[in-house]
Amino acid sequence: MKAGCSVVEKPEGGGGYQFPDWAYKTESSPGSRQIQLWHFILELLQKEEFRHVIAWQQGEYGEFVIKDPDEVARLWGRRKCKPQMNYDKLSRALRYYYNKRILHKTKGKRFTYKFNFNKLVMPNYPFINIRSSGVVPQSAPPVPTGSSRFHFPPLDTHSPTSDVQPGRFCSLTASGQESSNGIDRKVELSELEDGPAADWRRAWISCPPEVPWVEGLATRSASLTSCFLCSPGQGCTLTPTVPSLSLRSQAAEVSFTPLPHQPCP
DNA sequence: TCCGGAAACT
DNA sequence: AGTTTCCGGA
Repeated sequence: MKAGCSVVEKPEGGGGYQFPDWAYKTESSPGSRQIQLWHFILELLQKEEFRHVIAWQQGEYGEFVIKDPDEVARLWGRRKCKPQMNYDKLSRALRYYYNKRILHKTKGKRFTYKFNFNKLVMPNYPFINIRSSGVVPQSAPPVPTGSSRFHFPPLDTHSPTSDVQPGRFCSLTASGQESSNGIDRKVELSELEDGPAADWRRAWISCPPEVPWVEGLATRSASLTSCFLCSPGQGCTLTPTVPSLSLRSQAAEVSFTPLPHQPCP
């Protein structure tokens, strides 16, 4: 990793935390791992302050619009310490995702792309249950309204194998109105339908005591770690990246430590 | 604007 | 491997 340029986060206030090195590594393939573009896109998408720059497209789940291509490129360039970054280059990187099935282009709509949630298990939305057949609904990303609110899937008494009823998947709704029956702070994590869940390292986490009734999933590979705030009748809310929380995996406890901003050389 | 090949870089 | 850089073509 280049000294002085290890994953930097946004200076203009808000979240932005550096996760420990292992968060960017995979046991299977040692070596440092920088944030990937799609992680970054997701990150921007999740933050309200970038709504004017990039935002989820209402209606089509997983679809997002880059409202200000130059700005997104600038932010990406800053994150990767590539001052020469521009939308032309960034979009080339996005195009490489087509074959990987991470993204595809929404034809006809300018600057509009769509995530393939079928293939993607996002750290932010681990409850987007991907099971066998591709019956997965294109789960909705956070809604561009005040606080994005989610509903966990109806308490899944883990059905080992079969059943993949489309209706049973969690639906992330804008309203947050419908009562999601019993809540349930536990979400069953399932494997990716095909291929190894490669990058992902998941673990249950318990968030700090300051935030009661918080429970969710954390992943090691992403730059994002969120907690799910659930309250009965209210559904669940996705918190922004959590500054420091302790990850309890098996018995071990690991702490996330925010690191100071480091400028590009 | 968008696409994808090619080569270079880390 | 995942871009970054550059570019001819549609």
